[in-house]
Amino acid sequence: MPDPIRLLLADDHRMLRETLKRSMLDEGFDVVGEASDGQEAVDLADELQPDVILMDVTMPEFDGVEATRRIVERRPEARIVMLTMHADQDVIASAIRAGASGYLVKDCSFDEVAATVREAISGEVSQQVAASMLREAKGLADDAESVITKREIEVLQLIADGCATPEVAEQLFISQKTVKNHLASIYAKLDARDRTQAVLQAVRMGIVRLY
Amino acid sequence: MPDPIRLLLADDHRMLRETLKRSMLDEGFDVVGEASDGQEAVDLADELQPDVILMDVTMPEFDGVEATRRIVERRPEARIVMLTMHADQDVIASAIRAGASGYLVKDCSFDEVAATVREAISGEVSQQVAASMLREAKGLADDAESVITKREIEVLQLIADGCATPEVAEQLFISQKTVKNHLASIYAKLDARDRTQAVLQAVRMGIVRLY
DNA sequence: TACGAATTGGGCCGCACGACCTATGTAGCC
DNA sequence: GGCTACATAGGTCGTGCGGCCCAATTCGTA
Repeated sequence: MPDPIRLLLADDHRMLRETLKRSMLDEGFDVVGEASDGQEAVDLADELQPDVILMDVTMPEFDGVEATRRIVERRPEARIVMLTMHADQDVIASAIRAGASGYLVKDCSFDEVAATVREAISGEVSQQVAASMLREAKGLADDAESVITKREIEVLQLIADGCATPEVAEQLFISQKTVKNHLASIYAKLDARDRTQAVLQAVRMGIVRLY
Repeated sequence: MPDPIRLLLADDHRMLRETLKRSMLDEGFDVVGEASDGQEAVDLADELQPDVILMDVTMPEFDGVEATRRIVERRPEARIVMLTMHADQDVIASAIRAGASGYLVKDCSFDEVAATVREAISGEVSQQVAASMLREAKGLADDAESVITKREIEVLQLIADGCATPEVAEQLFISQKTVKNHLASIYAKLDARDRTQAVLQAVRMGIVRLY
């Protein structure tokens, strides 16, 4: 029998982390660590050098996509499988661009999780990921256009936190006009027509957190 | 050794359902069924007569609180432990009024899950639930006020789905003015000042779904 | 160096939105 | 029969919001 695959789990919900850990151990994987936010995931990935990282998109500090970016930057050979609530095309594309090796929706079966982790090691990519990469290759502007900038994320997060335009402006030390400009840009990128839709889409994509 | 506790799991995410099932089986519980939406939970509760139901608040068809209400209506002796993402006071209160025996945030440990299920059987209630009941007993209007009506939920869901006021009115065959009246009522109940905050709060509370 | 992208701002316009008040019909309930 | 809650709808008023124009600065990078 070969050495067991060394896993790092990153998800902000302890219940899922613990039950997933038990199941993965059952399946013969070696769960070497658990992270509950993006920062911790990056730190532990550095320290433990796991074979595969199972990472949720939605996490505190910074999200799974950003964590993936930082981990891959230091260790391009790292294998990262992303987890999300919703099968969002933009998130899949972002995850792949960040360097993820696989992608799973939380509605999938546990067997799929185990299979995808093994595929990540062997270099194969799941159908979902392949399909998405194809779409990306075809050059669907949909995603090249939808690169939400850091500043735009800050604006979205503040609005999700309950701020109106003047308060967002105050918090970021910019004029209300600039906030509105950022919002207009966000609407175009997220295909939203108002702040409500923009924030909901951002929540679905995991680029904004709901406290 | 006494008979194992017969469990029904209700959560719309297959991954959590399956990993939780494995862990509960490990712990000596007998998982007799799984439901992925509110309707299925009610049906299976009827059919399988489980000792305890572990039920997520956020589910398709109708949410966990409504499912709890319907189950308890037919079988007042049913023991139901609610699961949610966020520790929202209103949701806890609603769940208890609906007849839940316990309450767990998804950030809790697996041991807490097992313990709460056992407590649900023995009739004890968790500290969280007790604290909430105390608050309710103290008569914090906060919650008597915040009974969102069916119509209000319909309005909220349509807005979450991307409808603007005229579209909500059209969908529900009412005037725009009535929609705005419902919204005003919702703002007061959810302590929100605009539709964005109202929808986000509704998502947190699990009374509205994010597709 | 020159180009594009990000970030910052301005002005203008029209409408949607939220606050506040009133009112009617229809239920359910004591 | 009254009481309360819900759903329905109207009006008015101010302003927040989004659409659409434009422009300056600072970057990284091609």
